[in-house]
Amino acid sequence: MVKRKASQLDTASDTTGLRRSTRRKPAAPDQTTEASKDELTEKGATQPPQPEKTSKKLPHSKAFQDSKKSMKAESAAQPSTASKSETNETTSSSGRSYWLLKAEPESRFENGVDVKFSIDDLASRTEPEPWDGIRNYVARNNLRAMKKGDIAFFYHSNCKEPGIVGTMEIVQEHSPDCKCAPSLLHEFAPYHMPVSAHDPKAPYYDASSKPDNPKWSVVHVKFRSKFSKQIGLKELREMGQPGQPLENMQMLKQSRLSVSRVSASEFEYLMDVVKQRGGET
DNA sequence: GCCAACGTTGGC
DNA sequence: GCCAACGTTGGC
Repeated sequence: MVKRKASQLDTASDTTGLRRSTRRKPAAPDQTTEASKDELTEKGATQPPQPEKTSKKLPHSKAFQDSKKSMKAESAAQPSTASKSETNETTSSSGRSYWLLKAEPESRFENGVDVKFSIDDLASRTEPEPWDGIRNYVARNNLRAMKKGDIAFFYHSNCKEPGIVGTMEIVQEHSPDCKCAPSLLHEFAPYHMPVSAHDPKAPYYDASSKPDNPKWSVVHVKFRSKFSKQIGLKELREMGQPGQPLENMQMLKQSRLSVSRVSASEFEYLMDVVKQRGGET
């Protein structure tokens, strides 16, 4: 599978009453407050050029203690965000970066919930969709590096015909994948839908992510286009042969990564291919 | 910090 | 369903 979206439950906010309904733990507002502050400071620490633990977590805080392990994992994961950009330029001259996000268009049940989420599902949304359920540090760090206005490919994975099927836009930068106190909602305005990590009934519930120190993040995305003809995995691999335009593409090198970087030249190349095949809608 | 055991991803 | 290629965990 893919670290995919936890899908419909969030924006649909309703239909799925069953899933959604899950009573949120009343999560002590105060704790949540501190937690999210932590989260906010962490933002600074996880920006690209600093592989280091400029970590703002107070060494004595409980959060710090609890998260030593994950910090290890985080910093281990860091370099991949920063270092490769020489060979594999992510950002275009416009300052916009490009990404690839995977989701599963076919039904599959995770913790009793169908996680199916396709480009058509995204296209039908009327509100920005929180991209949740990411439970891998490299992928998460990529999420956290996304800027408003960045463009991402939508990739269908774990399905009959895997491939890139369209594009979306990042409309809000990362916020915690957790329930946060109403008093904090403004920090993540205008969109923050309390999602999965701390909800035992959610598809990607993570008992190790404590509400007072959320491990995981989401970004909010908006549908941008669907390709007339998708670019299949097989073709991507051909374009990724040595000497070919996609030879350094992260998703081909780390095939299990559900959130990966796409360089400006890779993006442009792929969009040319799309054009030649009937464009996008 | 090493590494074996185990878990996950995702194409086929 | 299989299984390769990872990632995570925990004992030492």
